[in-house]
Amino acid sequence: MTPPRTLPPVPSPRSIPVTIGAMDSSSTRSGGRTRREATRQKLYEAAVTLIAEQGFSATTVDEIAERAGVAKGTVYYNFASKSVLFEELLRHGVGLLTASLREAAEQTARDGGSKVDALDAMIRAGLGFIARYPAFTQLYVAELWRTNRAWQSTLMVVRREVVAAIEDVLRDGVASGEFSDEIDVQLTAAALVGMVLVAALDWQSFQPERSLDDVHAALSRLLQGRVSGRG
Amino acid sequence: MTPPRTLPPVPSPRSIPVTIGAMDSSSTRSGGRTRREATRQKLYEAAVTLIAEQGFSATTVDEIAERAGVAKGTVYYNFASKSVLFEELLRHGVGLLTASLREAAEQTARDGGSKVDALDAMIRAGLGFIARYPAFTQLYVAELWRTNRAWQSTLMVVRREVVAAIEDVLRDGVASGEFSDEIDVQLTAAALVGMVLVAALDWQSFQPERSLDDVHAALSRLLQGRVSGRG
DNA sequence: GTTTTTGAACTGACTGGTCAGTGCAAAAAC
DNA sequence: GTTTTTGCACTGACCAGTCAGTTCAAAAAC
Repeated sequence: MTPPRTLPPVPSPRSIPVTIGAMDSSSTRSGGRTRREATRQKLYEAAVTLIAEQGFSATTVDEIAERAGVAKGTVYYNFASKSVLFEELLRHGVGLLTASLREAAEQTARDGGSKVDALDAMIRAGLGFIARYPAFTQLYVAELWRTNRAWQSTLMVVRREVVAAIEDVLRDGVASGEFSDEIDVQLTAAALVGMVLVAALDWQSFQPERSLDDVHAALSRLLQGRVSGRG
Repeated sequence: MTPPRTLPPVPSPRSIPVTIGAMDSSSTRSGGRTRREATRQKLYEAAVTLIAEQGFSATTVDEIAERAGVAKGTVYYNFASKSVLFEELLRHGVGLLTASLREAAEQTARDGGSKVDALDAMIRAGLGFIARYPAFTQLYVAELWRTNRAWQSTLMVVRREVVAAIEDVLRDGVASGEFSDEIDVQLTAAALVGMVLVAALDWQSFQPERSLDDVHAALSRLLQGRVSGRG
């Protein structure tokens, strides 16, 4: 098991602003980042690994504060509640993932690659993301199909973002005739997500010594139907 | 969302016996099933849906008892603890899944089908299982990659059972020359599990009106690389 | 340039509530 | 008459969220 890396700070705070205490506190800054931002970052880092390991309910706010090296009160000074901390963490992480996927697809398009190439590039980007932030990925998978939870709507939004990035490429491919028009875009996109997700988590958990290239090659082969047939 | 169906009783209690109060209570039976077994069954059914919805920690023993229509004391008369109830539930469910997968593979072999046919049959069996027991599947996915939990070892055992069933078919296929000997058996098996898992959960959650055949066809197409190319 | 004030950020003890697990006598089931 | 279930009161640990008070760097006052 690799030491779980955590999510990096984000340049522009967050896409969907959430009112927490004073907005736009461009107050005390040093080195371009406010003290608050640094603290929130530490809390994200602590929370993501703890929740990935134990789940949301089993993780206490005291634990998060302790791992972040901060007093409990600070958690509540920075986030309205435990759930809000978690929701912002989700948005933060998924934002990074979708950006990475779309960037991969666009780069391929710029290079004049086919849609299969784009899909392949997105698989690689997905694997890269999971390798960098395994804890976040774990947490995301674990919460994705839960129902009756406070952050249900956040999850839906965030899920659509990821799946839509893949669906767009599939649809373009069908439109251009590169893909069969008999494929089921939504279901295929979900299946691809699952393929990468589970393979990557298996990789990280059980054979972390293998290289990204290696794992990517195995999935490419599966995607392109080069499984049957002579070696 | 379909009303979540629950796991059926199992003929032979459990593969790995766990000491809970009196062992081997073949005592009072009627119609081949003891009263205790019926109660345990009700508790499994209540627990599986609640834990799938809310997670293990967020689900209280009082809730489980209430939904099962049973007194709290009865839970502890039948299971040593909340975790033990959960672990037995896991073993119970995964036992059914692996049996179903292996049965599908064997049936194909008996009919003289190829290894691709066997894989295809297993995908169908997997989809069928998930459609029947969506709550169990949710719960399984949510817990599978967690670390530092009491039932960690149970999960590992149970994971291997499922993946091994698929790996066996892949290995046989490579040995007989039907599959390329360049495929990565372990990683491909994980990817297949992920493909079916995520596609099926997407199906159940967002387009439950579709038929199993329909979903199966979409995944078959993906598996056999019939995605690119003309319709 | 020294003193005073301000306020954002942080602290940690405390509170009110929740929940796993216990104990047990009486009832029901078999 | 033995096994299983019930109902319910109880305990002790744990935990989300609160709040009165502290810190300190920068701004204001002089």
